[in-house]
Amino acid sequence: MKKQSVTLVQVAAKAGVSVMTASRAMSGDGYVSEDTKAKVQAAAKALGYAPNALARVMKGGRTNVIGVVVNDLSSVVVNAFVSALTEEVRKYEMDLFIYNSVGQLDEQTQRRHSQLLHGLWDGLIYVLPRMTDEYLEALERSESPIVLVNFCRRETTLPVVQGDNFNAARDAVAGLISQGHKRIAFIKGTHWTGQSAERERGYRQAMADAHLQIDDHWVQQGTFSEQSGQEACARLLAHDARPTAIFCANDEMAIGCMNAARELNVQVPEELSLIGFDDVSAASIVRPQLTTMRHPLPLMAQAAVQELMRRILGQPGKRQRVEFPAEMVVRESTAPAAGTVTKRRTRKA
Amino acid sequence: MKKQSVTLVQVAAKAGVSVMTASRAMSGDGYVSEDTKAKVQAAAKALGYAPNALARVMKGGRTNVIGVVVNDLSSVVVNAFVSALTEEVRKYEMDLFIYNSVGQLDEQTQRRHSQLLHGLWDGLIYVLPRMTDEYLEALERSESPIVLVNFCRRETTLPVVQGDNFNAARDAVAGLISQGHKRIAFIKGTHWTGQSAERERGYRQAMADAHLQIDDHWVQQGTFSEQSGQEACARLLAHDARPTAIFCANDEMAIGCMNAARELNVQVPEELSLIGFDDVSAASIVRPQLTTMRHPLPLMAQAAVQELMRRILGQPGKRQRVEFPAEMVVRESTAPAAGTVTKRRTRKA
DNA sequence: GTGAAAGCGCTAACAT
DNA sequence: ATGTTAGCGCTTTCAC
Repeated sequence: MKKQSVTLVQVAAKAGVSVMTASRAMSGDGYVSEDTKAKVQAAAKALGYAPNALARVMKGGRTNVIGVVVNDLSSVVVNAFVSALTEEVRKYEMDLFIYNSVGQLDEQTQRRHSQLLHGLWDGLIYVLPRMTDEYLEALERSESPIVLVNFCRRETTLPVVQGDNFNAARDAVAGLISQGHKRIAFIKGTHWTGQSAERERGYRQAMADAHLQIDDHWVQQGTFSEQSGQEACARLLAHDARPTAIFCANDEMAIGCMNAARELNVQVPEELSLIGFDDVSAASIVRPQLTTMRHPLPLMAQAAVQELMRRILGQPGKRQRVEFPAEMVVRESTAPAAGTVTKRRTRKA
Repeated sequence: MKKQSVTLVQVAAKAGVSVMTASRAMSGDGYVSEDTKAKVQAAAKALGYAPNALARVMKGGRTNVIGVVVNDLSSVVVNAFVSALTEEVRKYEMDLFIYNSVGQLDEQTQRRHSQLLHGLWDGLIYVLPRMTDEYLEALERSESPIVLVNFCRRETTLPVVQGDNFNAARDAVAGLISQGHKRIAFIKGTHWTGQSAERERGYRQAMADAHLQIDDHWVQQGTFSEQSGQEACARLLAHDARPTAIFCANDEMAIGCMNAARELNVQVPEELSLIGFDDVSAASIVRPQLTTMRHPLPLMAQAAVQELMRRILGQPGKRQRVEFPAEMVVRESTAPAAGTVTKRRTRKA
């Protein structure tokens, strides 16, 4: 920082009072006569004075700034969540700064981010963090207010707000099963955040609940990208015994599946039902519109900020882990399995 | 800031040296014997010492952090640009923090953001800023390194990096005209950032260049949203003399046009050509895939960071305003006007 | 090579 | 109601 142009000292000098009086006049607390207060504020305005937040912080004050660390800002879900956070922090008169870590948080980044832990922020929210165990331990040791969002890789003493991926996935697949599907495939994403694993667990549970065997090749590895979904789907459709439905660990991969289906002249949803996850905006743009699972991002943002503010204000934390149920958004990419007579149809007939 | 747990003083004590020696050992400059250096660093590691960036800054150091202020992070273009910036700043070993201003920057926000100008950041990038004149003037007076991106509302002494909206729009419309279109409509976006106005200027120029009259109702007001594009298109298609092509101020509105066309059973591109602007990811997801104009975001990010770093390092600024030409991305939503015999077709026939 | 002192801008705690 | 003192954690300056 180059020397600050205009400081409290100068304001005080111009107003003809001590620095302390000026400080009191500006911050508003402590006893100052209305007279001097006005005088000081006039001087401040004339000089174009702006308080130095750093100095204030060094004395133990708050910055009224919350930091949020995300591992991939270009992800539509993350972006939507950050928007929800931005709105939410305003209710507490706080500001939000976003840091895009782009990948794994390790010791090296931690070194560079020491400032993240000390002073610049009143509190920190980690969204879908991918971090080494050392990093997490450092966070746990730190006394700064911290909230983790959608962190499910291992247990931690830090407060966690998350969407319930397991039950959402189970519901999605159970929905397909109730529409007569028996040959249901799953396309995984990368394992980094643990989200995909939870969704796979839900898939397997639903299949087990219905006493359906899972063929080895029904579980395909993807990378959360549209391209990877397209390739995985092509592999699935190449087999003799094609699945009649695919549950994808996210929407992008499901959209990739649509592309693959179109290329192979497989009709969606008549011949192939598709369910994605996340309800990104593209899900309602593609045709047929994509059926998908949606986390209640605004509620989750609210919970995360609430919990963080409690810690910032020194109030006791409430719950260690809160989990929110997802909502199923039924659109056009799912239909009863071909040749299936559902109850509704029976009634009609 | 609660008192920092472990400071240089403690490290120095543990290593049995003075604070100053410890400081030198950690930062690496100044003369320190290898011996003491190792001793100090060992002590630092053992204690889990992390330097306090704030204190360092207060003494005149750099934070190695660049701030970027955007007015709408949920915008796909802004998001893509921020990603490009994130990558770019890494080349300079800097970190990037993002602030989502969500709307107009005025005096009130300025008050709260004094910290933006002093100390926390080595430099600031404003992307597509919407700000009052007072705010801009404060920025111009400030001595902090600042770069504006895509700011075209009025002249300024600050360095500006921008995409050439005018020529891009002219090229887009000229392209339609060369395909035989004569009845070409334009859907504007909101006027806030001045982008839409530039694109409209390019549209009008191209029409004038080709001596084509613009019907009053061909220029429709939208809000950059898909919904608004759909409505505007419905209005355009309701007229007797329908346009054969629509140039939209952004992709979302063009996608809205597709929806309107589908509802009214108008074939795209056979009966209606569509061009958007920005090349957002949805542009290649919709069918038919959208023809659009693309700003060279990575190049622009590079230029912005370069210029900012020059100022941070105290080197002379290079150019005051740099403008980058856009690229036309031809996909499936444009075709020769119905009944037009283009040269290529003539040759075929 | 290493250390002591001063001070960045601000405010909490104590005087007056 | 106002002023004085001290100190947050660090680095620059100058002394040893």
